[in-house]
Amino acid sequence: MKNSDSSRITIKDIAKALNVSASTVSRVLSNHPAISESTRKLVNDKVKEMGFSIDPIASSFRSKKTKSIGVICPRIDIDFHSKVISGIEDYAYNNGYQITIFQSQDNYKKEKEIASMLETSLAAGLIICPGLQTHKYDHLKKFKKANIPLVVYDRSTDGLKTNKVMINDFEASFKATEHLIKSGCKRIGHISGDQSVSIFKARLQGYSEALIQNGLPIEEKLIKETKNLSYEEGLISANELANTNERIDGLVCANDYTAAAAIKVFKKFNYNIPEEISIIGFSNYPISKIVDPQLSTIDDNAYHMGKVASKLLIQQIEDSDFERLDYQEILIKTELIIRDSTKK
Amino acid sequence: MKNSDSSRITIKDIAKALNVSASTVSRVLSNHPAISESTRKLVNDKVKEMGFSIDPIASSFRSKKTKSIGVICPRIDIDFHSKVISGIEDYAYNNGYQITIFQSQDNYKKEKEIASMLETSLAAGLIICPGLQTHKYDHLKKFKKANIPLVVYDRSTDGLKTNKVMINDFEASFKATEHLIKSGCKRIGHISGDQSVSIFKARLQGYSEALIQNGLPIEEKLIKETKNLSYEEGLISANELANTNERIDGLVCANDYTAAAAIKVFKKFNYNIPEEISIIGFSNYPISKIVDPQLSTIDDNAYHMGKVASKLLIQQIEDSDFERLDYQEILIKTELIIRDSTKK
DNA sequence: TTGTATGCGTTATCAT
DNA sequence: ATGATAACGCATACAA
Repeated sequence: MKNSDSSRITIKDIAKALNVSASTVSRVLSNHPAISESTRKLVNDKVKEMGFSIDPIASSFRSKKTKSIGVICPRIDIDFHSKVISGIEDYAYNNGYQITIFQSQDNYKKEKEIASMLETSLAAGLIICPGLQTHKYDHLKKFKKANIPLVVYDRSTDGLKTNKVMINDFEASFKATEHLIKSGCKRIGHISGDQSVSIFKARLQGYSEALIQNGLPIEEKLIKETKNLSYEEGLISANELANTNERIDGLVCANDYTAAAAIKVFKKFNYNIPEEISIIGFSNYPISKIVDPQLSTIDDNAYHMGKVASKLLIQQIEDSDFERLDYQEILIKTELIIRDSTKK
Repeated sequence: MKNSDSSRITIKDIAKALNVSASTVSRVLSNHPAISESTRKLVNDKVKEMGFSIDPIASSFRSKKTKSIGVICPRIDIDFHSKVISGIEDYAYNNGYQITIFQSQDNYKKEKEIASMLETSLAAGLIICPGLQTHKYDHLKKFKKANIPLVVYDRSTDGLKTNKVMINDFEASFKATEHLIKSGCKRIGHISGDQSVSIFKARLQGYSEALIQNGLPIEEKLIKETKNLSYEEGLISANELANTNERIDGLVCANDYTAAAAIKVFKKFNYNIPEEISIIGFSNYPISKIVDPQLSTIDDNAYHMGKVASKLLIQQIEDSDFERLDYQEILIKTELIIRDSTKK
């Protein structure tokens, strides 16, 4: 059961129909300047008439160039990553590129495997958020050697000199903490994430620095580190904080899940929010508008981060070779969102 | 500034190094049966030694087959879609396929554009969730003509005979409603989604049918249709329901956002949940565990849905041609998750 | 079991 | 401004 008409229309067919050479048709299709307006129109019309479209595989094969961007992230179904990828895709699509997505599951071995595959062919460039287990970057350095543009997003990669797009976590956390201080909080706790991860370390530092610059003491017992910043861990940490001798009147959380948990706990302890305690989250997840009171938070501009990463990568793909020797580190601005869980 | 060593190792290089023909090497690489164990080992060793890897573009070009699956969804950064895609990617990766993702933004024109691109080349198959504006399916029918496997997920596509993977929305909603009835609810409302969308219609029908089968009357005024099932619309609808003369004692919501809104509203009206009113959502979003009381809901198994869609598509890609003439409709089982917002 | 020969559709080089 | 020709790396039909 063959399909008899599987014959694809090719450049040659167009050429034959017009009595011109295949090269001429090819030149028209790739907007070569040395083509007269008349033949250009002739060819374009015939292309439409015959419903021709170029075979991108053949084109890539011959030119050794693709329009495909590889994206590696730990998981797609994490709110943050899905937003970043959305931004990457939007920008890429509007500039004629496609994105091929892989999930490393935070598995170093798998990440290397995917990277190696992408490097040996296929990709015009790579955008990657390295996994939590990733502390060596040889698999990424290979891209530089192979002259394939590379952009890292979100996670810092110490020792790897490459393009990076990140949130300014320090500044964002500083901003959040200062917001509490300015509204009158004197004793502010922090629920932090895994301190072996750079972005969570930066958030703790931003919190600390804001206290210091405003003449407030840093009390270790008010800083609760969690492993995954989960809602459940948030409940535990908040409970501990609610049970300290001196009451706290402010709480900076490293994400919205732990902040939502803190709201629940402090309400149970009969604190009025925000009158008696201000609570602020981080990320601006959907839940932040649904908890009661609505959660003040930091918007991480994940979508925009994706757009910027995509733009940076495509610039490098399309620039001349030697430009790639340089790299940029771009910090994405975050936004303080004030709702009802903090005093104005 | 050229890279001097841009010469890629090819099959010919391997062949030359071993004094065998390129076809032999090619056969080893594609696991052709008619190859002796000895040469197979010889070639494989040399391949490793020289660090050769096949050029997938050249291979695709020659064989007219790719390992690339196109995925079109309205947006990646919607919880449901990101989970489905996660499932698609996992299964595809484990079976040697890659996924290339596009966002239609629920824009019919853009959807057609992407589909047409995918159809003229590139894709071994397509997995798509058609946009809300999509009511004609010519762009998808072309895939059948071109003999490219196609799987539709989530949204029903009346009149298009193709592979579909969907939730059994009717049954899920029926199940949710019956759960309320069995726990003693007598007067149950419904907050529904856009009734021009098949899945939301099915959820309303499941609710209605459960009432009928249990001898309860259907009261139109207890059914509130929303456009987007947003939290804000949920607040409005729940307010209206709380203000009806006779109190309701159960509420089936077509998603978790409106259910979360309903919890907030009925708490404000001093209803005890679940003693005085049982509220159940749909989708098992992260918020459902965070609202107070925790929300009973329906888990839509989005990740699993993606896996099944991926599996179905890859089966069709790899099956012989004529198998493709058939199509399947697969209903994914949903799960009733009982938490604290409904009576046991 | 292995080798030889050919061509996929396009683009790049060189010539005109 | 256009044409002729070769070549990209691989898979496959056919021959041996």
